[in-house]
Amino acid sequence: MSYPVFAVTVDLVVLTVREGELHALLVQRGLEPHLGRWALPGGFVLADEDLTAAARRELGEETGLDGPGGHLEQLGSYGAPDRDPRGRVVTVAYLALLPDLPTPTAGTDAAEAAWLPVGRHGLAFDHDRILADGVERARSKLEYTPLATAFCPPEFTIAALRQVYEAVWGEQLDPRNFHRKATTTPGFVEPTGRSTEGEPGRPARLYRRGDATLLNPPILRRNSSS
Amino acid sequence: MSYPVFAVTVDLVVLTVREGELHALLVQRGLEPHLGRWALPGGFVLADEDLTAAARRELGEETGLDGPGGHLEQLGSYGAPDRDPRGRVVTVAYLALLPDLPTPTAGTDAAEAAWLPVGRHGLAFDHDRILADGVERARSKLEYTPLATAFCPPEFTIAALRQVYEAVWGEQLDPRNFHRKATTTPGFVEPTGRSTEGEPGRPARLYRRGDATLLNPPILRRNSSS
DNA sequence: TCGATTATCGTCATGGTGACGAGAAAAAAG
DNA sequence: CTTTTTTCTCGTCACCATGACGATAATCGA
Repeated sequence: MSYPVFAVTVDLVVLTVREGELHALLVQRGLEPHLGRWALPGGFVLADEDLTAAARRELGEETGLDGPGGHLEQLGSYGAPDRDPRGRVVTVAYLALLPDLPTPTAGTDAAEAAWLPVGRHGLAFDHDRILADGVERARSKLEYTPLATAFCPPEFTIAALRQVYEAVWGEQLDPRNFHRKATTTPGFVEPTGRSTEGEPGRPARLYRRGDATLLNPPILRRNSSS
Repeated sequence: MSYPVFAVTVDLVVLTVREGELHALLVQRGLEPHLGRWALPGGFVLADEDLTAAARRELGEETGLDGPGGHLEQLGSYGAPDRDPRGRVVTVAYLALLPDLPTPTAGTDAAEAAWLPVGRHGLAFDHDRILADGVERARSKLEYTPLATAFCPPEFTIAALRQVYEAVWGEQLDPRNFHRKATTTPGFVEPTGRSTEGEPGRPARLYRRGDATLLNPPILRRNSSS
């Protein structure tokens, strides 16, 4: 039996929240094609490597670590025949959510890496589409899963968690109602007993992520009119 | 630059509701490897073919048509190095939801095709896992999207729609409360003006799918403890 | 000491939801 | 033809989650 031959890559949509805004990790390409243009970090899957392992490896190469507090899931695959001028390349995209580590990051076959606010970039290949899909996935998953905690360090305040929602959704939330929802939704967050110090205003209690994998009831945004 | 070489396939999780139970379309393999075992329908992606086009083509080959009323979406990709003894094969799985067409179906490189109730089959390759992922995706999407209508013919009753939920979730729903939810959730269903005839009991009004892509508010199941 | 700032708790009206009753409209049974 | 059965459709009611917002607590900076 004969069948067509493909190359398979993984591309990463790595998101974090910096200064109240959603940022994506992008690299400036150091090779043709699209030399010099911004693109999602990624690379070829090795000969004896699982897809998820390849994604984790690339994430490690680009960020230094995905440590605890992060999240990695498959986003989807993209395989239009003309998406890569080098030939038939199918890419499996992964979505990573990370706390705002002070990691400026540096790539291997990339000239430069940077956190850029999500918006209208002219990325290489079909990466604009992949990034948009990743952002939409993140927005949606914040409603039904405790994944917002993946953007936070191991211990965080309710206000920090709320600012994640506000940054990802681009929408203001009432601090008092959000506090009630976050603390009463079973398995979302657990108090650690500690509190913040040295910040302006009343000290806030610190929480860690709970053991729930699904939020019930969910935290719905107003205009989920997608 | 050198990189590993892959074959890429599409595999289909085709679901329908028959006699109040969720069924999957399976084929008996007519080729090695796993000759004679049940498997998901699928095949190789052609040299100049988009992934979605390949999925649609396979769906047409196996079912005769996916016509109106159906739904097709990408489910995910599976690429463990040892998942296919022939070599490095990455498969892109698609999820299809179809009304219960009286299509017994027949395959091309498959000995036989049949609708089997979802459950514990010993499918070929990693297809047990893919099928389970597809069923879970369907269960989840019924909550937040009007996708239950994809299991129904163009015109359907509220009771038929409710039976879809009951079959997919494996859970009984109160007919009166479900009727209220389905008819008041904006964009879910639209009355056609016609009614059923010849069925036992009071005639039921017929509806068609509305134009909403997301249900707001969602229809939540009780034990979403996944 | 005194605002400014932020966290946390409470109150209240509204609306969605589950649990159920009751009538409407047909087929099936007698 | 009348009665029973079946299923659809509309109402009612209590409860609870939620949005809007007031009030208090606890810290920092002036």
